[in-house]
Amino acid sequence: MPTPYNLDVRNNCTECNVREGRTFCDMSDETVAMLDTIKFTGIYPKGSLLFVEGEDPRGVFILCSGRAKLTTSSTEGKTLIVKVAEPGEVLGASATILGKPYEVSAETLEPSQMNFIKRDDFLNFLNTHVDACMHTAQQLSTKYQSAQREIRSLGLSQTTSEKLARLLLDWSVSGGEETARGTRLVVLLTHEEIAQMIGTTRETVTRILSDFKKKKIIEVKGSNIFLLEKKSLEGMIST
Amino acid sequence: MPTPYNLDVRNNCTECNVREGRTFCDMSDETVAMLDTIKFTGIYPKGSLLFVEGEDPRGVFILCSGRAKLTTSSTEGKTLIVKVAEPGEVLGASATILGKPYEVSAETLEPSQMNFIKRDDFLNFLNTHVDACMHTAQQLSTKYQSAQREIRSLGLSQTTSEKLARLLLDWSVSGGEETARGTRLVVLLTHEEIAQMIGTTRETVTRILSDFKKKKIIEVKGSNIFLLEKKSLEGMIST
DNA sequence: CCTTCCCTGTGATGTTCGTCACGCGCAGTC
DNA sequence: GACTGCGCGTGACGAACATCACAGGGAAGG
Repeated sequence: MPTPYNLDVRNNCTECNVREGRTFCDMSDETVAMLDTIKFTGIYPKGSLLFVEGEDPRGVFILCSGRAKLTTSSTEGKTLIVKVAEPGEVLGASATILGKPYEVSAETLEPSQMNFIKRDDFLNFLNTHVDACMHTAQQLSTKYQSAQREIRSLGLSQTTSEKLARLLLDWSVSGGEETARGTRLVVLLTHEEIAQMIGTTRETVTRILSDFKKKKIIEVKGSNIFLLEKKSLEGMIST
Repeated sequence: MPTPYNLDVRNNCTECNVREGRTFCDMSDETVAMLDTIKFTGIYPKGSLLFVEGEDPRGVFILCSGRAKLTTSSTEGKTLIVKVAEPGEVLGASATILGKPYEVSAETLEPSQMNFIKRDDFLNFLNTHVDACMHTAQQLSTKYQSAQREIRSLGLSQTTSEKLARLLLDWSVSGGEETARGTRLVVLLTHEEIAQMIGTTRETVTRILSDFKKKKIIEVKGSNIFLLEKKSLEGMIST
């Protein structure tokens, strides 16, 4: 059956077969059954704004498939991409739990399936199902650790090259594919967006990437980046 | 009764009267009773290392009184102070929950009382007491939000003056005292440590503070800083 | 096929800030 | 009192990077 955006839609968490290994979703049958009664499944096109920084929390979004970027912006219009969320992540949990405004904005980068849970339902769910609460705590822990990594990268890097090298290596760990040419990364972000991930400008990203290419550290083919000399990249970062 | 370091020691959580308002500690009587059976109370002098970045998690520390700095360091010896923890905070929770290495180091800035809970006990505690689990989730949410603020400050600030202005305003919110002269801050950190909080050097901090003094925005008296012109500081930051 | 728009590449220029260097003042300590 | 260590203040210099400006290329769409 054809579905919008060619997504493999799962309307039912109980019957969902990709739950295993996903921190949040991998819970007991009874808890999943409860989850099914309070969640609203939706398909969102690319570029959908799920929530905006500063908004009062309506609830959480569970990313079933697709990807979403979490951003924070200054009044001057400068934007920082805090993280690119992958399937299995719960978005907006901290704000929802605390009842404080969302601390970031979330926007889909691809057509994505999300489960939305209203705030009251979510809090009640956590209070009545210890395993859901534990899994949420794990999700939050992971998010906190990833935020710490970001802080390290922003605060301890001496140069922008170092930040970019760090980013490439991060990507090679999370989504790299080993080939004969070196690790292959599929980068669907523009230089502008990469710049926003490491707190610099578009031009600087272009220049550093050119520099890496000149030094035969990387090779760019369309939206693929091949890491030819991972050692060189590792040598550029401190820890 | 005189106690070491002039600390008001509380050996017993059940009878502790400062629990109210502390996200984690403010829990039901039964849960507190359980907490009392698994926790180890200790007094730590200034400069104690509770845990070190990269170490495997032994368990969590609940900060009863005193303050502790959370830091992360690069191999080059550069250090970044991620946060100064206040009483009521739980330290090391994310690493303990995930079973991954501590992502920061924790060191007391003053003589402090801490409750330590071993990892297994803590996990079991959370799994059997929903309210403890919820409170942990809240703690993690707060930490995540504060990490986000740090990321914003590091990534979106255009200049170092902006970061320093932001830091001063943050302090004025959390621990400022209003006086006729302006908001009074008691700063027990050296310029070096302030530099480590905003990812810059000692000299730059000295220079910017001198600059602020020259512009009559602040006044320094010993370890007190008076914010004379909070408006000017607010004008320097973007959001 | 031509136009438009967005992304990438690159040069010129100026500012900010890190680095090195040194002096000063103020506690402890012997 | 002299010595020592540590935190603060400040000058000089250079490197890294933001900013501005413009040109080329590829994709989409009429």
